[in-house]
Amino acid sequence: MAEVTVDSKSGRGADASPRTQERREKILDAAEELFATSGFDGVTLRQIARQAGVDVALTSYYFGPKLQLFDAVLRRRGEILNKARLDALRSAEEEAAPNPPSIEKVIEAFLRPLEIAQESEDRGWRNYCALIAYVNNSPVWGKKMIGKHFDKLVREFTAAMQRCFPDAPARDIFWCYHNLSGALSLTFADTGRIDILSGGACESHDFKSAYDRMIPFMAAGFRQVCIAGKG
Amino acid sequence: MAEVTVDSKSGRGADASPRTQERREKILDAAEELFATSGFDGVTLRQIARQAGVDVALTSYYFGPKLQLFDAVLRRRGEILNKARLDALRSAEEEAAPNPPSIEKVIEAFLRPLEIAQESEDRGWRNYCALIAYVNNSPVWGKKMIGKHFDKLVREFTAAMQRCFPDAPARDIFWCYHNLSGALSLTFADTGRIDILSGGACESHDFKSAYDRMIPFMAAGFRQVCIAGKG
DNA sequence: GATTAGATTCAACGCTTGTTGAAGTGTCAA
DNA sequence: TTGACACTTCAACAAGCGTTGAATCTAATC
Repeated sequence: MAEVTVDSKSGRGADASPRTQERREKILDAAEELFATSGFDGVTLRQIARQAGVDVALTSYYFGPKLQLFDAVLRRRGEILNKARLDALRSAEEEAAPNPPSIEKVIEAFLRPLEIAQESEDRGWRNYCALIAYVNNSPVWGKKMIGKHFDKLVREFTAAMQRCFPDAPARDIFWCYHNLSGALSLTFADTGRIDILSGGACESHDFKSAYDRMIPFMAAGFRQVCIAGKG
Repeated sequence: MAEVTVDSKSGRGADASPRTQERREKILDAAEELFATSGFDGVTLRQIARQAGVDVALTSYYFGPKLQLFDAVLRRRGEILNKARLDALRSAEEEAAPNPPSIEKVIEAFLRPLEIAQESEDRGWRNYCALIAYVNNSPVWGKKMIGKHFDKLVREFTAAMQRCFPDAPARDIFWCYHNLSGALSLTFADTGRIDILSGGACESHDFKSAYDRMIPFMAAGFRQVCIAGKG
């Protein structure tokens, strides 16, 4: 598979008239939603163009090959989100200085910016998160794309987690982060399965309820493994 | 999308000569691996047939349309796995009777049969689990296929978890199960990302290490949320 | 008002897709 | 040996794919 090295402002029409930029965004919105639903290979450029209300050829004209459009979708909100999460982490650390913040605060910095985005009126954030969930669990896309867009941020967070438990082996920190990441990813997916399993007691798009429980849940898990040891 | 109502023994060649049955299995093996890597739409029947060493037309002859082949792949090992997990749960419950087993024992019954399968010499189980991970986080496949093949088993386990915490609201039980399910799913995916993030300290196919930590981690999370309450 | 560059449309390209019907091959029963 | 039947191959189908080059339109500059 080809490398993707372009940035989100690449391709034509990136700094053109408002009308053009609006169409670019419409294409990204449509691609975001459709990719989230059906994955990279389950969507055609013609579907995306139809939903965006533009000609097929325009998708290639703006973004180049399909893979670069996919990359542009991931990057658009990824940059915003990573910045918000990093700011939240910095705030938590400043507040607790010179001590490290509690693991709850670190996890909260990881999750709450998502809640704000997902609960907003803009449906796009939910589509984006669902796409991340899909891609994250794919061997090919997960390794290639998620790493590219998120590794830098994740390293900041795992380093902060290590500072919460300075005596814990790195192995334990990373497996604990892995648990957090997996649970979060399934929440993103918003599959509606918990609604069915729980007979309506839970709703998969009720992100606040999910995160309210996820924070103490994961914090307790971290402490169990990173302080008491895995046995 | 069309309904799939056939069972795994449907289609032609299901109870024919050993040579024919062997070819059926080869097709399922190839489909399993390729679907796990690239998803339903990212794989063509011609790729599957080539990897299985058979003619394309045979895939349709044996299994019918592509979607039914996909279903047959999910069902083949799903039935075996569900039985092993249910047996493990029953054993844990009998051992603890008349009390409910500890939450650790319930989680262990949920996880250990997977470890045995994944650590076996048969690569097929790892492919199958990676496929489940991929499908589980897809809005369309997750709802349709995972529910069909796993809901019955999951209801047994969530009921057992509820018996561990009889005073906890069902909402809390299901959100905790959700966390377990998500973390497990990411482990299945075996993306190799934890290897990179941890600089080699962890290996994503080291399922035993993952489960050894996941059990105490998740048990502590359950207790925090289901006893202490989400605050 | 002419010129020019970018935005947009249209039509087509070569190629691949899932599926199928007809033809061919093997195998066991009568 | 013949017949029947399931298995296997082959070739083809219509439909759709991503992408592109030429033509057309739009709008700002000279």
